[in-house]
Parts: sequence; C-alpha cells; structure tokens
Amino acid sequence: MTVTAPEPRRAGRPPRSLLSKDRITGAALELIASEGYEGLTMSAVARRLRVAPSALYNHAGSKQEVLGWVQDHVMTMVEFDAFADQPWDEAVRRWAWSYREVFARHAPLVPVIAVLPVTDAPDTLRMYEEVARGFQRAGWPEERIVPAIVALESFIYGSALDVTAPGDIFDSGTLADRFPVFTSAVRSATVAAGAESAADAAFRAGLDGMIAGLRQQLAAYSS
Amino acid sequence: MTVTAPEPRRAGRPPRSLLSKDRITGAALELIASEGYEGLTMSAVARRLRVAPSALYNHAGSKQEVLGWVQDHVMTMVEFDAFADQPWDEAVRRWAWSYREVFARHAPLVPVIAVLPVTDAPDTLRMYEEVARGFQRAGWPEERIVPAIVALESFIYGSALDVTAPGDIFDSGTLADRFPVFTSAVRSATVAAGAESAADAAFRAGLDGMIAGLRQQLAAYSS
DNA sequence: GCAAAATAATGAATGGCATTCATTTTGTGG
DNA sequence: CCACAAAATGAATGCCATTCATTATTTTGC
Repeated sequence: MTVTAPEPRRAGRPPRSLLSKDRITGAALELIASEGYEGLTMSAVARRLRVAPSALYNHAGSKQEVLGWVQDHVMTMVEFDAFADQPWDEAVRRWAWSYREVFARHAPLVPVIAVLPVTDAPDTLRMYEEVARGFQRAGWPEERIVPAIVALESFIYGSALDVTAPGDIFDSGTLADRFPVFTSAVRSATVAAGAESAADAAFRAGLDGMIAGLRQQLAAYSS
Repeated sequence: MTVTAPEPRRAGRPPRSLLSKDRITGAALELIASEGYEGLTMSAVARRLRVAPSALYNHAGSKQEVLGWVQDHVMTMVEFDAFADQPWDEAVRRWAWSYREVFARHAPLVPVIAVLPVTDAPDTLRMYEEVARGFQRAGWPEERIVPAIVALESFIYGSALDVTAPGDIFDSGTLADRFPVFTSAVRSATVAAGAESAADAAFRAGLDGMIAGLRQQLAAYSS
C-alpha cells in the first residue's frame, strides 16, 4: 500500500487557483485564534495554506492589507442589532459592550483601525450605517452624529486596550509612600470592584457617564 | 596639521562609561523627533551614541524597556497643574486636552502603555498622584477615583489614535449609495466642523459629555 | 595591594521577518 | 493559436532585535 506522497508542487501556475482574499483572511483568522497576533506572520499564513510565502503577494499588496481584511471581518462580530428595536441609550450600551469585547480579543488591531480607511471595508460600513440610523431615529441632528460616534469609538478602543493590561498595572511598588493618595485610591478601587474586573468597572463608569453626557447635549440642542 | 582620526574604539570596557539609561532615553527621543517611530531602531539609537548596538543590552534588557523609559519621559510633557488651582471640571478638561495632544504626537506609544506597568515610572506616578488629589479635593469618594481616571484615559488614548487617522478615513467611496445615512452624516459633520478638525470636534463632544456624565454620577453619589 | 569578579564595550553571529524578483507553468481573450 | 495575464515556486535581500565570545577596564573583597 502506497501512501500518497507529499508531492511538492512544482513551480508555475496551478490548474486551479489556491489562494483568494477569502482564503487568506480565513487562514489569518484561524492563526490568530490559535496562536495570537504574535503568530500572525506571512510565512505562517502561507504554511497553513500550503503555499510559498511569496505566493501571497499575488493577492495582497502587503501584510497591512491582510490586516485590513481581518479587521473588516472582525467588525462583523460586533453586535449592533439593538439599534433596530431598543431605545437609544440601551442600544448604545449594548453596542459598546459588544464592540469592546470583540476588540479586547483583537487588541493589536486597534492601532491599525486608526490608520485604515473604511473605504474598502463593506462590513464595517454596514455597522456604521445602522448605528447612524439609530442616532438619527433618536433625534440627533445630522451634523452631530459622526462626532458622537467617533467619541464613543475612541472610548471603546481605549478601553479595549485597557482590558489587555495586567491586573497590577497600577502597582506603585517601592515608590508607594511617595504617592499615598493614588496608592490608596488604587487599593480602594480594587476592593470595591469585587468580582468585576477593574477594567469592567472603569468601562461601566465611563460608558454610563458618556451616554448621560451625550444625552444631555442632545436635550440642550433640541430645546 | 593632522585631523583627529575617527579612531574606532577598541573592544573592552571604556575608561568612562559611554551609556546610561538617561543617555539612551535621550537619544531615542531625539531620534523619534527627527525620524518618527519607524526610525526608532536599536541600531539607530546605537549609531547616534557612537556605540555598537549590542552595547545597549548592557543597560536595557530589550527595546520594550527603552520604550518604557521613553514613555515615562513623554508623560512629563502632560500638563496637570490645573488641578492645583482650578475647579474640577476645568482641571480635567485642560489635563485631558494636553494629554491627548502629547500622545497624538506619540501614537505608537499608546498600545505600549496598556501593557506597561507603572511600577518603574516615577514621573507617570507623579501625574497620577496629582490627578487623584484633584479628584479627592472635588469630593470624589476614594473607590470611584481610579475607575473615573481610567475611563478618561481610555477615551484620551483612543482619541489620540484618532488624531493620527487620515482625514478622509470615513470616505465610503464607491459603496456610498449603499450607506446613505452614514455617508450624509459624514458630509454634514465635515461641513459643520469648519476650521476645526473632525478629530477635535469629536474629542470636544466626547470630553464635554464624559465630564458632564461623571459630574452627574458624583452628584448622585453625594446625595 | 592584588587577585577575582563585575561591568561595559566590540564585533561576529543568529534567526526571523516582510518583501522582491527571476523563473516556470497554466489559463484566457482576441 | 498565440500572446499575455495570472499564479505559483524558490532564491535572495535587507532589516531587525537579540545573543555570545572576547577584550579591556573598574570595582571589590581579602
């Protein structure tokens, strides 16, 4: 009985194309899930697709571009359906919590987003469209919608990074006695947080605050 | 007349130490100022200090550690003196604007901060101490101070990233007609922003909102 | 005061990375 | 059917952080 040989592929265009934007994105996502972002290299993606690294460059111009595809896919995991049937406050709250959770698991994407235009990211645009409609329905004047969304997003991205921080990030160590107020406040907050993580407590406080503050701006505008 | 030869240094410990934490940090900061963060490599730092790259590793364990030193220095550029003599709202506002401006010029540090403990960053701790005191003086209960600061910081970091985004980041391109509400809102916001950048408008809206929302939480707590 | 150890430099690797290029093969449109 | 585009291989490039053996100097312990 003969085992089918590994049979390394010869050079030259294969009968049927081995790669595509979707296949590359899929392999990248699998890799991220199993190895994390440190494991996301062009070589690793190629290996997973049983292809030479250089083959990827027939489909993607750069690793950055692949990251852009990943990013657009990750955006589909953010839940924004609450905007369809919930009051504005509640919809924003659910959207924001989901958004943060997704990007906390994809923190290395956060700095990428800032640089990446949304132009070729249809799924990302779909989310923005729905969110903008939710704001509109709640009575937001058109020119204030985008600033409000951007402000919320900025908070969400920053908070997603905060989730990945080590729990003892504020440990002042040997310098504690030089900074008594802060040191005591950190201890006190840790105790008060209880089961909830410090990051969750901060996100809750900030999000509720921002929603209240934005609603207040809206009310001021309406009157 | 003889020119003093370049005289390459021989191997072996030099009479007087050429490197130190401060000198390395200084060289890194100069490099960042002139070349940006892409130019910040261990080789470039070494070149600027007229030293072999490997010499740096007698003083820093890794590039990450150097980045930590840079980060602590950058933190000293954030202005927080308003907490000494201004009402809470105004002090927070000034601190936040300054904080965002500094880190917009050092955006690549933002993801680093999230991971980096504050333990060995005395200047960073100095800022936190002063800010915490400001909150305390304004009547904040001890256990709510840190979550509020973290929430503000998260927003600030996210907004600093937003500043570096290209102006047309929300250009929906050929897909515009599929997302009419969002597309129109983007246009409308751009017009309304006028001279002010879109990022500034969003930051203003978000910051004012969050300050108002936090103040409201404080009031609810006090009563 | 002297030997041993710690310190701090050089210079030569190492291995990983994204990316480019010449080459080969195959599919496709005029 | 033929030229050209598309899609693969494999070799090479250059950059990067980091390690290690080596050397010279200072510091420290006896």
